[in-house]
Amino acid sequence: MQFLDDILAGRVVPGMNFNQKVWAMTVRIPAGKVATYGQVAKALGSPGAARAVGNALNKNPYAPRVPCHRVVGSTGSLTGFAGGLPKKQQLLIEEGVACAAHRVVMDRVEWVEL
DNA sequence: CAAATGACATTCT
DNA sequence: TAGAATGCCATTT
Repeated sequence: MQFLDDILAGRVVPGMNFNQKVWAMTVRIPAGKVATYGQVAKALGSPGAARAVGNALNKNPYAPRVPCHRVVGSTGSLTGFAGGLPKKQQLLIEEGVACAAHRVVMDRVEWVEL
């Protein structure tokens, strides 16, 4: 609860729990772009923890302030979403992400600079 | 402290 | 190309 500002600011600070770091990184995903669970995990220094990232986003208590809908599977598949996959796809389209039937066009991940 | 769980990723059929 | 089988990590029981 004390890292709230950092999280919403997209600031990953040592001392935060894994999930909090995940949320912080998620905030740094520019609108119109998407990142894979694996990319987020790697950015946090834990390559292979993609699955754990999914768990964190699933429990994301700061939605929609934390754009968890910008995180997709490695193939660009719209894997899971608390509010329902259709909702997730809709949000992405709103932001201008090219979607094609439960699949988004993968693009190089560009973390927002602080 | 061991076992189970899940919004993943990779590889093999 | 689609579906099943394994491996992985952090969190929750």
